Amino acid sequence: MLLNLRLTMESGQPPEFLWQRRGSRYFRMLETRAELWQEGGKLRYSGCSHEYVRRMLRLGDELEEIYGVLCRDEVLSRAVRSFRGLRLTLSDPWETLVAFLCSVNSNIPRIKRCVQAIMGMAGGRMPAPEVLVEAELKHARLGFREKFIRRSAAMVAEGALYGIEKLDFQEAKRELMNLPGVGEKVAECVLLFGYGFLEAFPVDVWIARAMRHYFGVAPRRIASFAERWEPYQGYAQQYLYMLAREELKP
DNA sequence: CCCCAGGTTGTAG
DNA sequence: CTACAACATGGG
Repeated sequence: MLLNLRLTMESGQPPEFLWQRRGSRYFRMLETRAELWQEGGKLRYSGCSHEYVRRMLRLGDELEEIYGVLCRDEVLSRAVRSFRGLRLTLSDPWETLVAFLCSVNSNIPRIKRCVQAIMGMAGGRMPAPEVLVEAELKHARLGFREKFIRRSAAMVAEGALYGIEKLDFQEAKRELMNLPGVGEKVAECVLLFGYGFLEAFPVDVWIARAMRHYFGVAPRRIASFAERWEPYQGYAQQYLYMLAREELKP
């Protein structure tokens, strides 16, 4: 089983915000305290089921097949060489939505602080939407994101996420973008990391930078250009994101 | 003081 | 339709 747990858990995906690292282990509260680690390449876990881990780390994805698609160009080949074993992850849609509402015009360390502050109010668990609506959030220092999160929580409490997983990608994206604070980028992140739509290709500043620098592609043409990696645009995006952060530091 | 961060929104042209 | 300042906060 090809897996680099550390890369996967610390690559700007929801688990980086939802889990905490102690030494080389990762933990969070689920029904009880869950823990994840790797010993000699072998994945170990406690406090959660095998099915849970398999789903969150997408262990069913055939990385070698995916690499075959990504490696059609030299840039992604280099990214695959550098980040072999990095997997996409799948988290709870509501948790994913909150995390990426926190991500708006922010940075990884602060996103994590915000998410952990929100979960800290509920014993380390993500508060249910109807709880978050009424919660005192000043202490989480969410800034202008607080009203987005509160208003989105109200809509989710009224069923805004119900049935999203049954829609096709474009319909689901349109639905998500009805939520306050959810634009194209956040919607695609939720679809990719919270619903598992591998055709999603979220465009943040790093991806925009990478597409221009490596491929000479302007922002408007990114989505269609990314079709070269179909049906694994989401994987291409994650590897490109990591490569850009390593090679294109401003 | 400046600019940037896994952006979105409202407004003006 | 496109362009762009404002939005809160913290780090560099």
